[in-house]
Amino acid sequence: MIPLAYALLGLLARAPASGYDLIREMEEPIGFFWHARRSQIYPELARLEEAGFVAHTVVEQQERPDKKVFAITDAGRAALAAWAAEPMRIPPERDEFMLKVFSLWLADPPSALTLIRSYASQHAERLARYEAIRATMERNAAAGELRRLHSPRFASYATLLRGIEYERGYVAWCQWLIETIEADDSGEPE
Amino acid sequence: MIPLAYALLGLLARAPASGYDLIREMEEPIGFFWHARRSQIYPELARLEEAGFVAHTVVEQQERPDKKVFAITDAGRAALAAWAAEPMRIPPERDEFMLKVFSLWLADPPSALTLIRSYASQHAERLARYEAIRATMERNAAAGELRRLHSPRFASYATLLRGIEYERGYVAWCQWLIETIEADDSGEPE
DNA sequence: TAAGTCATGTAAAAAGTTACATGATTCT
DNA sequence: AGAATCATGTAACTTTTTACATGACTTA
Repeated sequence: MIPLAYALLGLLARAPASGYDLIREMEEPIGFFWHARRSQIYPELARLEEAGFVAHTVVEQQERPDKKVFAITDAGRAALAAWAAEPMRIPPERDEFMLKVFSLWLADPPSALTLIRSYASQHAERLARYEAIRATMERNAAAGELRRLHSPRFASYATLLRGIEYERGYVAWCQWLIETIEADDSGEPE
Repeated sequence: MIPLAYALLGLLARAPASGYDLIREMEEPIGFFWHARRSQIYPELARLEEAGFVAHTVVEQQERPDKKVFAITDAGRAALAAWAAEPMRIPPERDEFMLKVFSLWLADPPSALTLIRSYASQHAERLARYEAIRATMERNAAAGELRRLHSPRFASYATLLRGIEYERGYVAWCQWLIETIEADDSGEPE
């Protein structure tokens, strides 16, 4: 099974949902660390159902299209729990921005600065968004809930803290890069 | 063109190389932020040649198989420089470990700790490796070289510093997670 | 003698993205 | 009147991974 399958199971382990719901949850909160389009989600849900890890019931609605609400099965929950605890190797890193930086010595300083500033501001925006979510979570959490492994909210909170760390680090590094390039008074290439 | 194409151009902009050389350079240093197998590299090189961004000459060798040495063309260098400075949106994040953490509330504390400790030690190992490379780079660099945008070594150094930040952040977060789970004296799920 | 390095590829399968396809209701 | 939301999918294409394929020389 591909990671997407476990992403979907991870959401359904918290609450039943339709494909449409899952697509939105795939943007937030799963989108902070995984991504999929609906053209991948619908077939994957069908595969999970065939494997017996989820089951759906059709919910008829007035004034809205009918929907299929999926729920995780015991087998699905067991498969998810087993996968979650299974140790893993670090997968290959992929950061297209680093690829740009690797060849940025070919660019002139103003273009390089524009690139980096634009990227830094996107990361700063994300950081602000994550911090806001964090504040909300901390406000709404029951006492100790965000410190207990068996709580799904703790799990979400943990991933959010990692996201905050990540964005902070990225922004700080961009800042360093910008300052270094601004301080560079040597000529341009060629 | 896919990012891999620019990864290859980025390497060839520094020095001509054979496909085989590029495969090794794809592990280090590009491997720190991009990844590809040889089955993707050879065809991509052919595509770059067809597009006129690289050109090869066959170098005959005694006691070793002949090799094709690729060099970047002016058109290739121009395409690379343009791409490198082009602003980009943050691409979708993908972190399978976070996906596990998201569902880790289903696991028992000992299994969860084993998972996290294993992952943390892998990141700590990488951090140590990066720090070692950093020390070597700083020792071998000419004065100011690592602070000048137009130097390819500066570009490599910048990506390395980001890698160090990243690994440090990951290790620190793992540590926090481990401590939090160890401090959790509430019961197990179910 | 077995494993590792140098050297270059192809084929098939899986995963992921983009584009196509439809239609009612609700909000601006 | 037009855009957004609810709701579910398929088709075609691109990207990436895994497996197949070969062969000489060097090091342990």
